[in-house]
Amino acid sequence: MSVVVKNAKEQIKNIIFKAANNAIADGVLENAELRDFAIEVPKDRANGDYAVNAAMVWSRLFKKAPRQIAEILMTNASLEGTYIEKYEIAGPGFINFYLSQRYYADIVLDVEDKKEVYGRSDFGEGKRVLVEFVSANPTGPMHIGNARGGALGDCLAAVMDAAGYYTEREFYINDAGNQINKFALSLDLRYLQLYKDGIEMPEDSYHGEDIVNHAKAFAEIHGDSFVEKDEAERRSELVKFALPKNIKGLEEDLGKYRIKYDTWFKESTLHQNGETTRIIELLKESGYTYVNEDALWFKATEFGCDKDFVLVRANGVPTYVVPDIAYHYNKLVTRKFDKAIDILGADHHGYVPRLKAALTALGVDADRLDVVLMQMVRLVRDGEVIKASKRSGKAITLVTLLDEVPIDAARFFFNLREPNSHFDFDLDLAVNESNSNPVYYVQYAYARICSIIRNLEGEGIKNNPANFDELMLLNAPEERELILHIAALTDEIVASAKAYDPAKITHYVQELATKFHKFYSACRVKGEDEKLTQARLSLCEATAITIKNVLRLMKIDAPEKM
RNA sequence: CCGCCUGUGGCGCAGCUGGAUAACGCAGCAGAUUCCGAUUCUGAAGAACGGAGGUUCGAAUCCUCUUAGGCGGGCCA
Repeated sequence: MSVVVKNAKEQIKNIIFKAANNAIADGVLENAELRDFAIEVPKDRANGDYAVNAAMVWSRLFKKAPRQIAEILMTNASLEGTYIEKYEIAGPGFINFYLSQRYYADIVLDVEDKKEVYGRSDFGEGKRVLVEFVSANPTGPMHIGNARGGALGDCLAAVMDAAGYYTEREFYINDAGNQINKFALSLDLRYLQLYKDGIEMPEDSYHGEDIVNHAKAFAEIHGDSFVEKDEAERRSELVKFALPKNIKGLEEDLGKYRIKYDTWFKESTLHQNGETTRIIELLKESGYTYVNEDALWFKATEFGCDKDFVLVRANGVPTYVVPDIAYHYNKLVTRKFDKAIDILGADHHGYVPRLKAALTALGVDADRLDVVLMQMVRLVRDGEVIKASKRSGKAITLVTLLDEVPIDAARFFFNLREPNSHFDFDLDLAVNESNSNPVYYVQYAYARICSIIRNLEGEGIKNNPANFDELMLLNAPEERELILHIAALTDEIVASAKAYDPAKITHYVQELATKFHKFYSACRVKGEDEKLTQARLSLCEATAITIKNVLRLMKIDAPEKM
């Protein structure tokens, strides 16, 4: 049986707005456009369960002192049928609300009722969102930045989904263009090196070990039969041989990282089905292009960019932006996603306005493209920064990282800070599987709860479904704190989705673990009055469900034993 | 030269749709377990939020300038 828990914050919002409208109707307050206000859990719990700053926000509006407005509001307010037990007007004009015990009991019932869907909402109204992330070049192994992008994008997609968006995950494969030519060149030279002396790798080729291995594998099958063949044919064969292996490798490696995409989108399909040439035509038709020194330019300055940029080079070859524009056009127009979210490294930030400018020229609302820029990750070992460079082949790859660091830890670490902050990944610390790693703190809380439930079951005390009267006994401060935090999950997920910042739920779950540990040390479950034991058992269960639901979003294990 | 991002106690960070004594973790000092897992909890110490102005009844949060660091500004991707 489902319990209807009307969100306490919603109730408070209604109370205040109704009170204001009543006062306006009575002429006690003058008519005015009512701005939204904040309802928050005060830092100091002596200030109630929820604090409202409406009277302060509206003080200029009504031309009265905040405290006076608060008085007027509350004399016009009705608390009938709400969870509000009492209120106080305090400080500069805060209205502090105190919740009745019924609220706490209902929250626990609600969580136990909803179980694995607790925390989900329909905030996103089913809007279609495509989250594109990692999209590493298939010309070599993934690096540490891809590891951050992977954890971030995957978790963000899960958060969007939980917040009520229809969400798909996508990997864009750059299997065309210059870097593929470079890939071909590098493979070619490595292959020739096996049979000839004096072949040097140019500065701008890929120097990684993986290229050498591809060449050797190719040689094992074909021997030297390609050495004397036409260069273009040889390169084409080498790419045909190595590229699918690389793509498969990306898929497998990301799979190990627990990332599964709905779509692997190949750039080459945009060329094959003519979408790139079509985009060039559309851009020309838009009137925002011109020819200068045989190259086709886009008038980006018309859209607020500081420079125009080249679409098609003088030699007739489009620059990389063209397929990118076509790709995003495909997402938003052809496939009709309401939102395209790209997770990109901060080094791409200069390119975002250009892409948006082109989309605008094509008549697409550029606000439908949101780019989450993540700052660079630096790897630190022995207190020293390791320089990550793909070309040198010495960079630490995603695979190496996952060999060193537990996957749970990596995924948690990369979602510990907001995307837009510089992040030093300390390998020594992450490899160190101790309490210095916050993921263990959270997992421990979960394991501890499971242990309690197991323990009591062993003594014949069953974890029965919650019962309202029993839950009314949960009125210790630590119990209320814990429940209040559990109650905040849905809002927290929505906030995380709005801000495109999964780090919010990482912080949330850490705090949840802390509040549980505090409850645990203050309140015993076992050996209390039978009803209280049942109530606390239910609270444990609700906490476990909440922790597990968050960890599931992050695709991190919730171990029953550690 | 221009643009974007960041700068909060020794270190790592939260808070940033402006609001009541700036939260938390680590290092670190003092404590707690005859009892459900000590990878735990309690207490004390430690920062006026890079700097300077400004807006406001009120600013770590908004604006301007400045400074330090990161990243961009190719007919490279």
